[in-house]
Amino acid sequence: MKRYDPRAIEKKWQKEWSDSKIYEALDNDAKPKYYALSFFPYPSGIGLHIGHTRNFTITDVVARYKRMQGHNVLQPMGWDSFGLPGENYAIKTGISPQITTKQNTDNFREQCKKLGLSIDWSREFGSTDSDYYKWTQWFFLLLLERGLAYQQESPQWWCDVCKTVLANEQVVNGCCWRHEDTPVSKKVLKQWFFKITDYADDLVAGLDGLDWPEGIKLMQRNWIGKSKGAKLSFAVAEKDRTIEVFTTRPDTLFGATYIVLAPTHPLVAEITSEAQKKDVEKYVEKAARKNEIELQEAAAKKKTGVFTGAYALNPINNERIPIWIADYVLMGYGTGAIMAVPAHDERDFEFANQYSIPIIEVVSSTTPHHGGCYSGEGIMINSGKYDGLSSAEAREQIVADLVKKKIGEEQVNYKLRDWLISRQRYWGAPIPIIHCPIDGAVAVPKKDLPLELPVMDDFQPSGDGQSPLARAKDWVETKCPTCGGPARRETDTMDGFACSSWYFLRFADPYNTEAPFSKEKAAYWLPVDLYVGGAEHAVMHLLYARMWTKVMHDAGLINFDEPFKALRNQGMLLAADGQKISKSKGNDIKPEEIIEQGYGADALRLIVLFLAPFDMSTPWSNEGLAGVFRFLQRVWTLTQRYIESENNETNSESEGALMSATHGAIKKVSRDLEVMSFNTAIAALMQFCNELYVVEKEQGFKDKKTWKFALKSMAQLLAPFAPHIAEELWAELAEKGSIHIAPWPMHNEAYLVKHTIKIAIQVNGKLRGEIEIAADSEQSVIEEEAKLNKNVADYLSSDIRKVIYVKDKLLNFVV
RNA sequence: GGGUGAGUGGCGGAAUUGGUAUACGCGACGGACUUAAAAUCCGUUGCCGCAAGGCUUGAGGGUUCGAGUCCCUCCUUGCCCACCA
Repeated sequence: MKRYDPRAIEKKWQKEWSDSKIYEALDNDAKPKYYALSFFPYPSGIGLHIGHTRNFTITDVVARYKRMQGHNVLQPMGWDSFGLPGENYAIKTGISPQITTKQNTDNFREQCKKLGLSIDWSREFGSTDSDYYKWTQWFFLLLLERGLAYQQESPQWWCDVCKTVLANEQVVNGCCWRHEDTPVSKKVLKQWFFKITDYADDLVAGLDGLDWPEGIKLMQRNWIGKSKGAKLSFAVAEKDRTIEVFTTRPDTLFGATYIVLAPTHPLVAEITSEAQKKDVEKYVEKAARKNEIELQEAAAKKKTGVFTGAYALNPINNERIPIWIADYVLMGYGTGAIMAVPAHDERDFEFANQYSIPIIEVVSSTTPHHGGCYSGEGIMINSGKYDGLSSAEAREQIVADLVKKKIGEEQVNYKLRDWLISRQRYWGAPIPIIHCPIDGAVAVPKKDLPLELPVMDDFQPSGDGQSPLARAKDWVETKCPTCGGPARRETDTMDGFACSSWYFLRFADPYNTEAPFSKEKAAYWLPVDLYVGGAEHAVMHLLYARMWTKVMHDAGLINFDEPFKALRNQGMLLAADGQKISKSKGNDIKPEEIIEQGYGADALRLIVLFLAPFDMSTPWSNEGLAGVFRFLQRVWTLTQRYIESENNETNSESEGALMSATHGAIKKVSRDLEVMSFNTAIAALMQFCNELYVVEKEQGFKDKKTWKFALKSMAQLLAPFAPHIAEELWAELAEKGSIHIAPWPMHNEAYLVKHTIKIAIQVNGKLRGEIEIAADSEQSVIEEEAKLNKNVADYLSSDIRKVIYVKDKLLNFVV
């Protein structure tokens, strides 16, 4: 008998699938399309990790199931290959990112192939291919044309030792990642931004129709942070200046007892009195030196601030109120200034107590609250003519009155900031802009795209805040497309999130040289039907990709405005000890090693799905791996024994058991696949296998025809999960063609009808017995039968008040 | 501090959505095969009890004929965000 040897069969079928191109998707197929996609992986030097395995396997199982159900399935793969790790590696080793990227993607591709994924490899590309980033640059120009790209000065983290800007993740505990005792500072640089804030409303509204986890939708809503309120003007006393504040609670205006400006607010210097000047300057300087971490910590500690010596006039009653500065107000949110209402805002309350500022209550509540500050709704008091109104009514009237006097307006505010895409880095798509002393920032003509990244041999930072590209003299020095005069290229490159904001569209038409994609092919394949990946990209990537999609829609390039119909996040796979997997702890699980050890890809795929529901975090288990391998081996052995058994076509008693086990499994596995309940689907297959062993033990392989149907079905149901063994068994059972394009089996309810059923007997809801009785028996018959049960009868001493019967399930006597 | 999941055997986890709690796998124990071991196969395995039987889904309360599932209070824990005016 042949032994189950995954090493031999997996290699064989992977080659066969590749040769026969069965996973290559046709762009013009009458079958309904299904586009299944995993998150764009970054091809790191370490290779595929277990998280990728879980991610890709989930997508693949659905893709395979849909394909067998008769869909035209597209499951592509590509590489998000620009980025910091490649550049950092180049800085350390001098090996160019072009070389390491090639090695890493080759490695990733080989490792993916070893997992037996049903990917259409003919569509593969990397974001670092100039055929691809040509169109990323093209989209930059599209955004520029549509007024959605602009330049602005913006502070960046800076390391004085490296003489370079740092990304957020290179700032560790407020210091440089390479110089752990060098505090980072901020350096102001001119940067490119995409105006994602123009789409803030659309991005909120679009979430409603999406089949995404509610948690992710909520995170996006919070990130965009839409809040309705009012912008109010406070005149500065004795100065011809006004301070604009944003508030969501204009109803509490009578309770505003001071104003707070962010330390970096532009009016600070101007309004500060001579007497306070020294203190204010000291505070501003100290605040500027605080890095983000300290600011976060400050939230937990005492609030600090300083009085400017200036006063503002409350627009509603002309009260003079002091103007303070404090770092609990951020320049980046709203107008960088607030009206402080200590009676009804916790932070203001804390601050007012700290500095003995008056507190005026203006909203009374009937519900008791502790701590002295109430931020809920209530009835207005101490508010002049608004007294007695509800806070909601007062909110509207006060704003309406101030609008009339032109010192206020209704305003929607967003937490969302525009998207900074400039990176002072080498390893990214160059921004297609030429700076001309006469014409300013001029777009590179579209016919000149791609603007290729020049090959360099030194990737050290320049030391002046510019990208290493600034040293590529021949590349930088160019002519202005408008006036023809000497000009310099933009040396910043684009954020990697730009590359991953449209790649899902390129898979629809990866070889197009005339356009990023054809409208027809995009219309056929998109939107993505199922998008699977980790929750760590919940906000940024998904928000950026949605914004680009909306821009493309507005530009008439596509006929939909949401890219991902359904989104699913896989849970984290933890180490066997329940800890997070990390290289430094040495508790990582290497997928390739598991395959090579002899367990094979099929067992690996099964265990990552079987451990827990796909969206749950769960620890890895080597014993579990051995368990699923044992299961595959049992299926294999049983099929081999069937093949080698004597030919016996006669009907036997085994038929009924085989048929009900088979149809039951088809029903259960199909239903579980519909809702992505992979762990229970695999459990059902194991149970099916166990049932077949029982039949074999009792009857042998009598009735080979029915046995063949059972084993064939087993292979088919197994196919999405363990594609190699399924294909091999299919061939061994002399079935023609690939199992992966054979139609998915259908169950027949007739085989699942039971002649006798077991009914639970309860007394007062407690289980007291069980009876077996002919199906469809009358309730009265069941009742009589139940009363004969001795244990039940013991509990039925008193009068039966009520009987509840759940058909075919249970009978409950209430006494 | 805010948001959001999750607490079920020795372990990972099931439970048709209010109807027989603990499917499936692991581990453990017993048996068969073997000179022996591994592998394989066959049993047993929530807890207490010799048994009949009783008890059991983080804790406590409630609704219901009936609650792992619904409601209230609390405890533990994972993840995400964090002075958002």
